[in-house]
Amino acid sequence: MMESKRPPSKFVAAISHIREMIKADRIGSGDKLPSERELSERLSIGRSSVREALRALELLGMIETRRGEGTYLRDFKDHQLVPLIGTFIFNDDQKKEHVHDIKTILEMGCLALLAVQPDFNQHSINYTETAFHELMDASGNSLLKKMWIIISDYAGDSGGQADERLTELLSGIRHINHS
Amino acid sequence: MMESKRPPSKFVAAISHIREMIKADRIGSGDKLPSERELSERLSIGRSSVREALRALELLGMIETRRGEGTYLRDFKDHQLVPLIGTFIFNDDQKKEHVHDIKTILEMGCLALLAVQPDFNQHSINYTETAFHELMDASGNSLLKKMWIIISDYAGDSGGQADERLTELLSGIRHINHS
DNA sequence: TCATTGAAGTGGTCAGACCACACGATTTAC
DNA sequence: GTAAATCGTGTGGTCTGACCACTTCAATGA
Repeated sequence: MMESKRPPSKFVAAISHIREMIKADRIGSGDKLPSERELSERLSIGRSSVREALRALELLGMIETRRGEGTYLRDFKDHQLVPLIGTFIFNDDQKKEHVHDIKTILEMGCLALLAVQPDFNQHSINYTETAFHELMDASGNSLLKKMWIIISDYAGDSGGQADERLTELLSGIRHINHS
Repeated sequence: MMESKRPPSKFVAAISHIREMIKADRIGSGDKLPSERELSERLSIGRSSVREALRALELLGMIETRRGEGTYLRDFKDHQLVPLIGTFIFNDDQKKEHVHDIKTILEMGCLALLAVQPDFNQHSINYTETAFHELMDASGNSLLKKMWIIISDYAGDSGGQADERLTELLSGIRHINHS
């Protein structure tokens, strides 16, 4: 028979338990969670397992730990994951040009989004680094902006200057005929 | 006063160290990482701290641990980000739209990168989901592909069909005159 | 009244001890 | 000779107890 179920590790179970506890006990943003030692008791698992779970939740930005004080529930917003995922993706051998190209692509995408808006007015646009901050807002895609900001960070751009790579890609994309 | 650096916790440092080690030692997908005990020695930190780091990386899907065997580096495409995010995030319609637009933007960027390549041949291109897997490779930007994979997973692909949003944005971008 | 002290609680870290499991070499049985 | 059972070693999984550094707050003292 298809034997399968391997009991999930304690620390994975602990993550679930802790989250259930948060919900059940009506713990809100900024509130304090039980101490690690107390969690250890209540969940009947070792403190080390509790810690592995808490560290993971901390990395995700769900909780905040303050030495000497305790563990607190954060106001968790999904966009906090964007930088995290960023470090995950950017980790390896990424070449600088790749990062820069991605940034340019996002800017190009931003322009495309603007261009398909009903009230689009090309003349009100310029293409400096600072201008794109507003353009990203105008695009209406908050995720796009977050990604762009993160990418810009990694690209370590000097700012200010308009990017010639953007010009290049924009002219390149014109050769694409998608019918 | 410039109050500042509190040394990051050992486990956060361990995450960085481990990732550096992976890069330095040329550990590839499927390869085995040093054992927890060895990592503990090499990094001069306790095994529990090593474990907290490894658990976090495991949660993200970067590594895979097999009891009795060891810890292995996962292939990037097996990342756990989507299910992970899914358990933490509420997805409204607007967010889905944003994600989908990002995906389309990345595809458009891919096309732009291809278009500026010397040997570009538009006729060899089609625009299905599967085709973009190869197009992403052809673009030469591995980072772009990674992002696209994640976003595609998250967007929950419709599959083989070409996307009309891509057509829309492509036609939109033509209205941009960047001189 | 106000500063000092110190106890208690908390997260941060470590070391050691088991356990369960997987693998491979050795030994054993056929 | 070959196949099966055995056992040693290494691994991750977990628990415990012990410190440390830090924060808070009540008790203490000037």
